[in-house]
Amino acid sequence: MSTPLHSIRASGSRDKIIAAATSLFAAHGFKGTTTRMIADLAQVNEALIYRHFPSKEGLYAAIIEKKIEKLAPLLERLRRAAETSESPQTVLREIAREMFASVEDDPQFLRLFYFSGLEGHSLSRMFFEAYIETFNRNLSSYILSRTREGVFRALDPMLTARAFAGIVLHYLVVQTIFPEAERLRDREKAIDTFVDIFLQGILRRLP
Amino acid sequence: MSTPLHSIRASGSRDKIIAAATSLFAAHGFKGTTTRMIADLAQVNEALIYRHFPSKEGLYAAIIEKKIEKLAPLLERLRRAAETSESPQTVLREIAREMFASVEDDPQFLRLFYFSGLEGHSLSRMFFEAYIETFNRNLSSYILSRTREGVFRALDPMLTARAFAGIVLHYLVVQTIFPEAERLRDREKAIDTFVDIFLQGILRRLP
DNA sequence: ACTAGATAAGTAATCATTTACTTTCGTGCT
DNA sequence: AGCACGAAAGTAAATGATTACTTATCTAGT
Repeated sequence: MSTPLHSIRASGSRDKIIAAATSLFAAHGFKGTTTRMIADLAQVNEALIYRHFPSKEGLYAAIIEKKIEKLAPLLERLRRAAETSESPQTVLREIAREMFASVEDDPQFLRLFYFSGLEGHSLSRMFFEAYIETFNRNLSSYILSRTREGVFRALDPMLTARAFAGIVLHYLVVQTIFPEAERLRDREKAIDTFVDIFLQGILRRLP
Repeated sequence: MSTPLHSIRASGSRDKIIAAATSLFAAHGFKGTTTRMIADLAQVNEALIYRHFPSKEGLYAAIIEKKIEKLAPLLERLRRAAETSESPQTVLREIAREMFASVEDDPQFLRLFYFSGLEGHSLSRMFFEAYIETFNRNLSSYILSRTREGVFRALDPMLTARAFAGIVLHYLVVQTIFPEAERLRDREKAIDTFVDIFLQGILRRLP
């Protein structure tokens, strides 16, 4: 259990390659990144990439799969937030905060995600399913149960979930992809406003 | 006045190159498109690209500038929609419909837009300013005037505009970039639901 | 001494771009 | 009207640089 899976000897070079390649693929995409760039940044010989990975594609796939695996804790936190007995405002704020935080402590993620979709990589389907679809499914199931309790108005739960995801994600995506976009001064204010608009939009009015 | 601006002789090849390059850049990005691919699709000699454009970069820039110019009518329609005396519901529905329609009759646009941002092209700044920023500015000015009239609640107009843009755009972006995303069956229903949620979210409640 | 880690020095293919050349065609002169 | 001329349209073939990837060799730990 204490020995690594892939090699007996501790090399470290594999991790250096993955780290370098991840930031380069995130910055310039698959086509925009060369194996030479990866080797230079990782400070290893270019041929060493092919000792650890079958090809540039294989390295890219390993990185995306790793990112998909790393999504699990975030989605688990989002799921738990939706299961508490807290008020919808608290739940939605917590979900929005988690989304902001996850983008902030891994800015590469969204760029890798959108690059993989645009460049049409075969793993982008899994990437999409594990991120957007799972998020929407969880949120729409939360919305549906609150709707059945009469807390929310009767609206299409999937469209409603997409609306909330859109408000928060589009904001984060624009900030990640277009550095010229006006940075927000007050993160909490943005979260409060977004949750406020959405919640007032779906809350059932008392007669 | 009857003579074309760029060349006396009718060539047609320039337009064929632009058309081919536009769909290729939209499909595979700048780095993912080769001059050979462009020449093959346009059915012209590869060297002819360099008779009409200074470089691959120059061709790409010409295409983005053209797309930016073509944005004007859309933004003008959006501006006019916001100036009518119609109800906010009608105005917001019209804006959402225009956004859906513009993406539907030019699916290349959003892909070019996001690719330019991700690949960090120098013109993406202008692209972003002409599209997202202008849209948000117009919408937030509409929201501000309705807020002053007491129709909308007192919320940050720019954040509110971004929320609406996010709901509609994120939906369109996901559908454009991830073909595996579930296509919507009823466009009008989606628009109505989005506008409904947003409008109820920002409308001032009567006491 | 064996084996995995690492590398220098390649490989053929492909990249954007250029060169040197031919063809096409509008325009001004006779 | 005819014709020479120059410029633009178009092309085949080559340019050097860069691409992903390989091979042959060396090094270090057990």
